Amino acid sequence: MVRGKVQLKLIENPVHRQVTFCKRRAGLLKKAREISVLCDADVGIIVFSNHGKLYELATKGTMKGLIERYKLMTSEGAHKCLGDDQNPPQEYERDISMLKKEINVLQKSLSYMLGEISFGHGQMSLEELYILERHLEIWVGHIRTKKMQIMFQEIQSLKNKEGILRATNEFLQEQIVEQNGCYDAAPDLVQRSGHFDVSALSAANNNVNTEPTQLFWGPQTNFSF
Amino acid sequence: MVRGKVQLKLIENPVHRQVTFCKRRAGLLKKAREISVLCDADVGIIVFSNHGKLYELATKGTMKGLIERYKLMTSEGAHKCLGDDQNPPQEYERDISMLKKEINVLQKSLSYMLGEISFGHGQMSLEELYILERHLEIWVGHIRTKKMQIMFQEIQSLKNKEGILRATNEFLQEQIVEQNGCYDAAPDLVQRSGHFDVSALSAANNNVNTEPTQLFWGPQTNFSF
DNA sequence: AACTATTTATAAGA
DNA sequence: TTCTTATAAATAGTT
Repeated sequence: MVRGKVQLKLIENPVHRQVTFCKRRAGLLKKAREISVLCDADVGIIVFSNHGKLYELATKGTMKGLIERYKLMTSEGAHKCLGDDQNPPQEYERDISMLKKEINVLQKSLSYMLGEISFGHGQMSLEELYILERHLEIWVGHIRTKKMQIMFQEIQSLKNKEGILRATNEFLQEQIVEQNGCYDAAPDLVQRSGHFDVSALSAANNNVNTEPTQLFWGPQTNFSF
Repeated sequence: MVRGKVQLKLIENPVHRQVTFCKRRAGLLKKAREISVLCDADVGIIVFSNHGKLYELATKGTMKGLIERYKLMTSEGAHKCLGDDQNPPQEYERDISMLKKEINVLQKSLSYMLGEISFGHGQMSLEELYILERHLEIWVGHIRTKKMQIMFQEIQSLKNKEGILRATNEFLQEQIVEQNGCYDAAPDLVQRSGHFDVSALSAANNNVNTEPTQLFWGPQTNFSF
């Protein structure tokens, strides 16, 4: 049984140490799998025992992939441009640099919008806030555009219906006239239907949608507005 | 308090998930440090949160060293002992592909937090668009508030600096007057200060940063610039 | 961020 | 090793 707090120092007895290593390693990997499932995190663990034996865990994909991703994320702005100035490298470097910047701003925006409740108070700079604000406004514009489109379509649809009903109505009126020989029986109800200024709506709609969103959110941005 | 066993599945609520991630990540890293000390093991942990943020731990040395060691161990008897340092051919393409994946992850998170409305694929209803628009407008408001706070702090800081510089100026003028018995020798030094009062400025900055700006301009206050 | 009822991990004994 | 068990440690839900 556990007697007293565990001392946070090397276990001298080799047998105890080996047993503890075994148990705690299992516990550690279990915890890693749990956080991965519970929180949709991607966890990689590498353990070398004091004898040099390797134990590993990669909760999603492979350790190799995880290491690639790690290197990508940590090589922040690290440019190893040697004298190897062929045609493609520099363009690729530039693309990668831009994508990384984009990722940085997105990450900052996210953690900011998530309330910064978690840990690091990595504040956004005034400039970054301006950028984020501008893009949120662009999104609002897109959404308004979409709303206008939907409403415009509905109005078109209603107008079509109106036309059909009007024709039907006229036809029925003629039928009635033929049958009764009397015009008074069917007043013109159609005149009372409301009219929307469709062309005006269309103009307002176009007014909103002028910003080049692609500039910032990058090539992957494809919200279907 | 813990009610019942923990369900080993994704935590749906984003806030709960974030908090749990925070706590369990801390626990995981603690366990890793413990096993490293107790059993003289070398542990490396890489964690990517669901929105792509990286957390890492290397109990001895650096993660880079650990990865090197890992690669040595896993490629043992392996076959690609070639100089894999030079990798210009399609490494770049792969990097770019991975970065774009990162951006996709971030955008997914972003759309998720903007009201959990699925606006990546398929049509959104008019109602969903209204909700999303409202969310975006709220965030624009928050961001403007934040901008106000930052600017307010900067103004405070500048005012403090001004006061300090003025005092310094007066003091220096007095010194000069004592030495020379002449007022004309000391023009307005404030214009070119900034050199001889670094510690004072630093102190002023610290003061400003701890000021509770919230007291004056609450989180709902929207000033438009 | 702090608290606590519980669950979970685990040190030592068998 | 593996199982048991007393106890420490972690943590889910709450404030």
